[in-house]
Amino acid sequence: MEPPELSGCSPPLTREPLSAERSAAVARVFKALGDPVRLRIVSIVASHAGGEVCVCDLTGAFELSQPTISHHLKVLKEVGLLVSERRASWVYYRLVPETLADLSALIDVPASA
Amino acid sequence: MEPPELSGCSPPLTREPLSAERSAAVARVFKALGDPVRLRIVSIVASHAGGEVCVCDLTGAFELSQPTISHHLKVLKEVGLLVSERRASWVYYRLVPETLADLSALIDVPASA
DNA sequence: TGCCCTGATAGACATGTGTCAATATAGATA
DNA sequence: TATCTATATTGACACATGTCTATCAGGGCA
Repeated sequence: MEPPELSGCSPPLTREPLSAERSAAVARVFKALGDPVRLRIVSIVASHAGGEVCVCDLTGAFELSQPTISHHLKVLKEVGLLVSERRASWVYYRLVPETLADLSALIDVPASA
Repeated sequence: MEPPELSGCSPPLTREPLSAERSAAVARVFKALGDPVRLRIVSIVASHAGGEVCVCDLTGAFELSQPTISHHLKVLKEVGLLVSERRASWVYYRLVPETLADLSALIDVPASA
């Protein structure tokens, strides 16, 4: 399935209600972040020096099977939070900062709300 | 269940990986936002003039049964995104801006990442 | 070619989740 | 008290999801 089109530059949800369509698109991304393992994967990838992480680094970071990690990576890729690239035998995942930034802006709350 | 303790003022996840515990706490909130109906409810409450919305306003905004809306409101309350107050026969829901702001800060991405 | 190694996919299974109809509860009002 | 309105709770059910084992596919290398 295609990554949802979040298309930044829209008012934060504290300004006006989301349409049903946009809610559905955005909710897909939040849903992907709504699993502890996936959220942690994102944080590992996002904070990693060099900006990318090999799958082999991730499988070692959790007490979960390799297919399970692979499944979570697929989910994160499908919603546009990560992208992957194969180099030789290894696959590297990188953050798509725009996706996270769009979400952040969407739920941002004016200082003294 | 108690609202997860997000305790703001922690580095964004682009700075350092989340611990398993914090991932679990934060993921609960993202999970609550990961449903289109709930996300839309939050946006309606958050953007509503006066800062609060009566349940009766929400049941009219969706083609869903009243118990279903009530269920979603409960989920949003349990993770600390909304609070409710009863006045006479009506129950009013308000946003907890800190919870949303904490999330926003957590996933914020430095400008030219 | 054949063998490893890394990662993805398929299928199974238990648990979680969104929805509804039915019912219960809280408060107002007659 | 009886009754009406507004929400919440319960229980059921179909479907989604996280996990595993087993297997497949891509790419190096002998």
